[in-house]
Amino acid sequence: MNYNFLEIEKKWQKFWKTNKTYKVGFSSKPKLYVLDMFPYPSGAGLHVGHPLGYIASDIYSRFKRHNGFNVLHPQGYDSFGLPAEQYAIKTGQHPKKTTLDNINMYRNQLDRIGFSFDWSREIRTSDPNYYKWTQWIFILMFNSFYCSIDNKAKNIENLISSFNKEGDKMYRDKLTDLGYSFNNLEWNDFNPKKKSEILMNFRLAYLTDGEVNWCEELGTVLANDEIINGVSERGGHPVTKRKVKHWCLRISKYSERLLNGLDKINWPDPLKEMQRNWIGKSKGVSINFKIENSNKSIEVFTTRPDTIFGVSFLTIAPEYTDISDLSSSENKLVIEKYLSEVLKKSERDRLSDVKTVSGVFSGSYAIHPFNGNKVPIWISDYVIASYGTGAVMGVPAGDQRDFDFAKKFQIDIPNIFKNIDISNSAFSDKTGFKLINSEFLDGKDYNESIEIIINEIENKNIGKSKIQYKLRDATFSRQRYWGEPIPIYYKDGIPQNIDLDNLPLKLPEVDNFLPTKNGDSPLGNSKAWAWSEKDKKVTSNDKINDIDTFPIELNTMPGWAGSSWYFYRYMDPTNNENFVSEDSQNYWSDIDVYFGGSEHATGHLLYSRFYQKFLYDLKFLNKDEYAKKLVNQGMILGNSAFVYRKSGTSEYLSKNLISDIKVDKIRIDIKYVEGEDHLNFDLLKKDDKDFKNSKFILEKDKFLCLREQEKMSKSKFNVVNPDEICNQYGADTLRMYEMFLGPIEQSKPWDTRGISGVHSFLKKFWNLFFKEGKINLSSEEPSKESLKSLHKTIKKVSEDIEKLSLNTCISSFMICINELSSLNCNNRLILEDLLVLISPFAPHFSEELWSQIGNSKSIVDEKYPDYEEKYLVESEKAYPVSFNGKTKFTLNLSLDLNHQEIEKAVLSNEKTKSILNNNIPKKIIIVPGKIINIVI
RNA sequence: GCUUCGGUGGCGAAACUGGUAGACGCGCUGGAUUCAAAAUCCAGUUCCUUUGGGAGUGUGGGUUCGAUUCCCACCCGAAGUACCA
Repeated sequence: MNYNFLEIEKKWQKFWKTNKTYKVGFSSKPKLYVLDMFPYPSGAGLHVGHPLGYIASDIYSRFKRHNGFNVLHPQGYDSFGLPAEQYAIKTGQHPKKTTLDNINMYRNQLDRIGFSFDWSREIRTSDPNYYKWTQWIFILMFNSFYCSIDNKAKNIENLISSFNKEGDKMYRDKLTDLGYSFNNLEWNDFNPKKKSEILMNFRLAYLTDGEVNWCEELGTVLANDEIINGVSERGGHPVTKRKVKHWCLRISKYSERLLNGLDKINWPDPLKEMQRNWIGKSKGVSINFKIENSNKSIEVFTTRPDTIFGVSFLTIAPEYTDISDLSSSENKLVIEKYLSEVLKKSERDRLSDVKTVSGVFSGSYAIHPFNGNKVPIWISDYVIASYGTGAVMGVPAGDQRDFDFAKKFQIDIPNIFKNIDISNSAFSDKTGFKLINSEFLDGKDYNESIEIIINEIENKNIGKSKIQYKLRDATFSRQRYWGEPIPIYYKDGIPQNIDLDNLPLKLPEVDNFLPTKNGDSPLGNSKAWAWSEKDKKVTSNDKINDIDTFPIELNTMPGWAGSSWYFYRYMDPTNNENFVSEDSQNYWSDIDVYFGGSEHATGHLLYSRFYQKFLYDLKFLNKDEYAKKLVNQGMILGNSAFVYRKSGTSEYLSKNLISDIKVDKIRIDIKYVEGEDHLNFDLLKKDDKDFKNSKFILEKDKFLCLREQEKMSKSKFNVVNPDEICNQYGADTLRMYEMFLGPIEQSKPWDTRGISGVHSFLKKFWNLFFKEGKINLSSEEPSKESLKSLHKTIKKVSEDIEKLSLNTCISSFMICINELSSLNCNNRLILEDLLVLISPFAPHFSEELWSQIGNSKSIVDEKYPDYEEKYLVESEKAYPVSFNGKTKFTLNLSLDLNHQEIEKAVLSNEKTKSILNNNIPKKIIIVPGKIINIVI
């Protein structure tokens, strides 16, 4: 019988579906939660890169199930998002419909690969029964503040009652900075609007003013990555800044805990490092500089207070609030010109143009707090308003940016480092210097001076130690249609949340998915988007004039709102009373292994940790990290650059022939001699620098370019569809081949040529069971060799799956089957164990043979075989005999021999004698069971 | 610039805590089978070589009886981040 994978795979996929083989529930077995990052169902469908992580997690899940675990292995869809909406704008189709179509397509593709997902737990973030809870969490955040005393989130009622009882006492510093000061009586007298305004500074989900990128032509707000060189990526239209009220999440309050939590989770170090950098903790000092002839001062933040005597200027950001107070009248015009130039530039421009030093003198001076010098105050865009205090002290001797700035504007560069030349560049090391020209710090190094100066600053009461984080609060509003509505309405301008009982607040129907003419989000196009307080439901807009009907927030939530907590919903996907029941949470607890790409390091993987900690603070969750272990699978790269031969000519065309989308035609003049498999690229036109230094290899009708291997994506025309592979070789071959490509976390190129090796391995395995088309197994006692081969494989595979070294598992299987083939092994006991062993990798294949050899139950719950040491014991070892570390020959010796006996045996060997050539060895190193090394 | 991860045959890659470098697969070469092809099977395949050997894991040093593995310096590539004071 032939290995008819198409038939077999269809049969077992159907079997699993009808028998609900992969449905899990509570059980007395130990639980294991294995999760993949859920996909965004795009119109392009899956390519062979997508399932890489899913296959690995599936193998791991099935392996653990064989080992007696109750494995939760769910899947769902991150189905809100921009592409669906853009497609809707283009074609007029409702995103709901296109999303559903895409989900169905994805499901078909996924089903063909034979995953053990429990689809009864499927979730979709765009489903109102799901996003009800996404909205619910937002409301919790809106009604919470971060208590700096207990260092955790609490209900805002606690803060209100503190204001009621003792006024601003609890947060006096913060409130004073914000310009508020009140006692309890005054608080009670404040009108609701003022109260709301004050509380807004504490809520974890809060409304604030901020700039967004607005593209008039497209009538939409654009994200930073949709703008290139100050114009829109699509169409090249100008983009301006617009101040808009929007929602933010106060994630910055969790900076320290997000940082510390990394130490207790088993996530890849590079990814943790990325999160640490992103959070960007730095310890420093804030220092006040008095402004000359003014009672105001400028507060700067520095991590190098030891260099304070090197200050020769201060710089403030162009957005600095008190800028007009500082501008002297004669400088006003120049300053205004500079500011308008800078503020006109897009943020992207400002950030990308790092090399140009620009700035303008404000006309004012500050007083150095220690030596009393007059220090000019400059304005420059190299200072960022939103970091630190928006002002820095310029120490040209110790900071390269300050140095460049001082050089350009001919500001003093006082040297404060003994015997260090700073004529060409600043000296920014923290070691290897002693201070000079620094009064009481003279002769001190970094560690000594930093301690002294911080004390001094705090004693003089001109500043204090401060910890600064780069992590900013997360903007939460999106001027989009296809996202979760923000469950807020505005009563006399005061934001009110919709009651939890009245969720979900469903996305309204609109007749146009574009933003409205005045720049409001597409929800503004809805005719029924008002909240009736009396009826507690959404109602028609024309009722807004009624006394108890109010406008609803028009923005929607960002993509990561739904994905920040989804892993809990799988535990209890249909619960209508709770986002997850206590029982479910207690049983499934947290994710044991989470598979996904590292591109989410500072997005999803950070936001979800923040959500976790927030829900933990409010005691809705009982852990403060949600995933014990994270595995980043690498990308599968495609060959992007093809050169196609134009039939009948010696002309070659690149890329564009693969797609109907017009790409710039690159015509390459090359010399190609019939019969050669390489192209000579010396003859390339000089402007084809894309293909310079490339090597091309002929494959079928196209040349593969060996230089350009990049991420698979539809826009690069380099996708390989898994369906094609399933049709040609079967899902089991696809699964094994993807694992065989290399280590899971590594990026690797896709090369279809290699797939035949894995496929013929499966055929070879299959053939062991048959003789003349019929199952033919022997029930005799297995031979010693076959048992050894089997148990060697059991040991290696079990260990390697646990380490997720799946590529080496496939190698071991191949070695084993090669050995059994040459032994002509058809022993039932051996082959049965092997079927179970390989079933996580090739589930259809094993189910089929398992049933053909007479088993009636599915193989998925069979106990994974244990290896027995006794079959692996060796009596002899082929010792490598080296001379000065170079192996010359091997020598078979019994493992029973002791040190002296080995030495004797080696020295009496003829080969040893001839290599020694009568020299006496200086030393003989013998590691029993390993090596023999003779030093001459 | 900074942070992190990599660099091993023609290619994807193995090598456990330092102990026979290149397992396994692809590709290639030769052979068997076949009218022929596919499929399958067998042998070979790091490089150089005067067939004795010699060199070899990005480069240069170091530690060691012994280094792909540990240490130092450098080169190259990928990813992330970037006037973060």
